[in-house]
Amino acid sequence: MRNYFDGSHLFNSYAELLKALAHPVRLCIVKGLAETGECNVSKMQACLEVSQSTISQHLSKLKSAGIVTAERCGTEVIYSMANNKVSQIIDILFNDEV
Amino acid sequence: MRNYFDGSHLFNSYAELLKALAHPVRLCIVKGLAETGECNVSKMQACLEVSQSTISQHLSKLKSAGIVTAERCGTEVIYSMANNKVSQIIDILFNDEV
DNA sequence: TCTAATTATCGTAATATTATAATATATAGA
DNA sequence: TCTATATATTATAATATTACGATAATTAGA
Repeated sequence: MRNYFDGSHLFNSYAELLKALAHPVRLCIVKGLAETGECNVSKMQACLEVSQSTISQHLSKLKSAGIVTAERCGTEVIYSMANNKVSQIIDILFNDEV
Repeated sequence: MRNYFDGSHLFNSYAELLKALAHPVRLCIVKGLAETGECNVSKMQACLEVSQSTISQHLSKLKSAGIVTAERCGTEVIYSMANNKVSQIIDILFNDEV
């Protein structure tokens, strides 16, 4: 985006948040984290049929957006949810009847 | 996206929905519709400092995603919200304290 | 029918996103 | 230290998104 008058910083900020969430692989990762609490990268790979590099890059994007946090534990890195609004959005998308 | 194994069609579907919402101009339009109920294009233009063409293209994207509906009224076209999950997401983003 | 007002579409250039392959980094254990 | 395991980074090519200007389409009213 080049020429948008951002009178309200919130629109840009939330658009960034939604954009980070708006990919099937990332949505799957985030939904998994919302349900299980936390997960390392290897386990995610087992569920998602994408390469290690691709998953790592998606995780990087989620972390930059403040949606997840990472904690190293030995050779593994454990990711968990870090954004309450996103948790609520996941809930609306996947756990609502409406 | 080229090579993603979409075991669950839902991730693709919701990712599309979020992607349609994930732009500051579209987010602003949708928030406005969620608040006021409906709006024509001219009024939107008065609030958003982007060209008529650009707004029209954003509206087209929102309509394709099933987020809004359009109804012609004379020379004007009136848009309104058409997706309850998106209404809830807007509410979480803008009207929640958490 | 002619014109003005409103909205949509098309073509295009700039920019952003995506997946992949190759490589790098970090940690644990022999 | 050497090696295996786990994860991150980099470079790159393909594709998608974005905004703009020009133009088209639709409708109402003179």
